[in-house]
Amino acid sequence: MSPSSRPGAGRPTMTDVARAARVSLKTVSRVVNDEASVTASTALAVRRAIAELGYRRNEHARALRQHRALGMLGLVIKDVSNPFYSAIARGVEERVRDRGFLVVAGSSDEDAERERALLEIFCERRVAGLLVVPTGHDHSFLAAEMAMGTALVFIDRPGHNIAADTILLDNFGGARAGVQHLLDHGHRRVAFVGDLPEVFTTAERAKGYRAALRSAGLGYDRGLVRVGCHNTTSAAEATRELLAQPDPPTAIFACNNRITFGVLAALAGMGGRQPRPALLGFDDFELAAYMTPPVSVVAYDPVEVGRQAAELICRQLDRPEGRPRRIIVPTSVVARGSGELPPAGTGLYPMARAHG
Amino acid sequence: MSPSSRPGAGRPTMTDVARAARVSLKTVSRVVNDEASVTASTALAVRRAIAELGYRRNEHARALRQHRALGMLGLVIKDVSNPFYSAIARGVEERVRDRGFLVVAGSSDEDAERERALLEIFCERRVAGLLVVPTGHDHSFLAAEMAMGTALVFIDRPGHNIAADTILLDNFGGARAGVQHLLDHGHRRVAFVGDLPEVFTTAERAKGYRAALRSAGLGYDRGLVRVGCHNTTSAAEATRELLAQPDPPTAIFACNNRITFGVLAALAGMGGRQPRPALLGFDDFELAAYMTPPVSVVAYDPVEVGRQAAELICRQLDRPEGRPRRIIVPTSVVARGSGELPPAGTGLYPMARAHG
DNA sequence: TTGAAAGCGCTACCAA
DNA sequence: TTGGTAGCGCTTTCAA
Repeated sequence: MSPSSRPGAGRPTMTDVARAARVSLKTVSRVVNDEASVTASTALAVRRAIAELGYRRNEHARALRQHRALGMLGLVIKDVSNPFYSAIARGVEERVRDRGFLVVAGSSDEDAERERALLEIFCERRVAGLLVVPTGHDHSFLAAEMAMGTALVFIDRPGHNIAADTILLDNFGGARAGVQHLLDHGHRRVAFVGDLPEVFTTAERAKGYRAALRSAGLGYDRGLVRVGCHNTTSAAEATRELLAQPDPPTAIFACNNRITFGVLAALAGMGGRQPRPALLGFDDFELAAYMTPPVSVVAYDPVEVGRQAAELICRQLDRPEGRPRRIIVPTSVVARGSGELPPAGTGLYPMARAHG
Repeated sequence: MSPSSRPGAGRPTMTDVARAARVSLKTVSRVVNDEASVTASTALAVRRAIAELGYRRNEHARALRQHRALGMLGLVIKDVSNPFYSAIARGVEERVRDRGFLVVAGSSDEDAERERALLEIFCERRVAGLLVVPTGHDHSFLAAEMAMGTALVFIDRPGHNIAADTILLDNFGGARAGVQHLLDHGHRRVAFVGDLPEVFTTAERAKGYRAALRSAGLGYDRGLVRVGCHNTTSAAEATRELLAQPDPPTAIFACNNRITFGVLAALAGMGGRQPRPALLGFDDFELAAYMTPPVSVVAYDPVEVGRQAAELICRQLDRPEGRPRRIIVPTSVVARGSGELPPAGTGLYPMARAHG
């Protein structure tokens, strides 16, 4: 008794189906692949056998034989559970669903080693494409993969030492417009609270911040800048420090959603003991409109970022030739209230005032 | 020239490495798999060739030969970008990382057809285990897969027509405790805003709501119940309707995070035109503490839900025998302010009052 | 310590 | 319309 005919041991193969339907292996293959040249009665017998045995085609064997990567995309993001990144994952999934691609996502947690390990694993699994929010500072090891046909797209930050399609936000322009918005509302002491300064987006947004100050003829006051906040807690701490200064800022520009949440935490903790600073955050978030006051932000669509990244991957897969593209996703300032608070600070939020 | 020796065409195989290192295929295999019986010098030569050619083991061929599923888990959730579900994904990823499992996640969007399609695809890819937040009402088609060794765990809702490990929240107890909390603060007219009533969690939470009312000697007032809200917008609409009634509720129990956001939207839209109802939501969310007033919730740890689901999968993979387990994750009421507002309603939130 | 040959489940190619 | 045979890249088994 051959192994594949033992009932219950292992899954049925095409050979098993062939035996059950009393046809050849090749005929089963034809039925499974919907090839035309099979008699209706033969096909029926095969399908019956398939149903009876619970046969399911082995995609690994198939891919192996066809010399193609399995329909799988590897996505490396900072954290699968961070709404910004999971929105990207969603966009990618939507865009490649019709092509039959599955998305394997892994969290790098901003750890270059972990990132590389994930990418290596993805390559061993022969994914068709790699989508990476890069953390490490050398991606040259992916060049060989690309040469062998693996598609590669960097998202949100540029990769290093390798030419590949990249999709970025308009970090500089967005930050400059956001800070300009605060300046337009009369602020002259605008603080910048940011992530680690070596992160690409932080650096770009800091440049935008400085550019806005410069064009308003304002100097750069180091006392108003706090970077290195890698999480909500440290951002809250930085905010408290900023506001405890003798001459505190009247407005705060929060460099990303994590930072914005930290600032909100600090402000919630203060209660109404001092004039509330204006707040403008980079990255929109679902509850922004329902905060008190509603939070103004520099917004863009992260799902669209994912869709476009997937689009780039698909293009590479369809036409491997072509030089690397770079897409810049536009941002816009969404005024909701927190960014329009006046410098004086009445101590009342717009909504609270309505209640009084 | 054999296909595998054409430079640039296809990836190098073990055969290519063997040729380059002037050893046999099998020796390369030994080196790649860290088998002991290889001379140091031979191993060195092989490793050099591997590095030169950029060789990477093909995991598909490997899995095929070894008759094992590839180290991959399929996760079907409602929406990859919903924080609750992406937190589950994160928990799963964390727990199986050490075992070398990758997680492929797909969004069912609460569509039974899509769910089934995803599960079929996962099976064809021979995933080792399936984690499913079930939407459909018949999962008997997975029985054959389970019999062949695929692990299966249902998350958040029970599956149908099949016995499998399941991890659920204490929906009934959580909802009852939450509503009880509102009753304890003097409310007698507590509204229930919920998702589609046929969703398991909605039904269970509604039962908890009714149980709490019953034990307080309160009747069930249909005018205070709004179900069928499948998104934030419809929940906001339902909230507005509830509050526009002649005898409006003084407190609202929101059945899940989507609903809570809808209620918050409706309340934000009202401004301070009428007494603010107390609010208690099922599902915690990151900004809950920074809302005005801070939002009280029935909380639990969704990442832990993912971890435990993954734990169940691992157990099944290790010891296929054993009857289905069921885990109930406990919940707790987190009082932050919105659930402790008095029935009278002063029209001022606690924070706003501090400012006045 | 090393290698040759068979075969995993499937598809490509050629023959009937 | 059907079937046989070879072989994808790897591991297993057995022999040298």
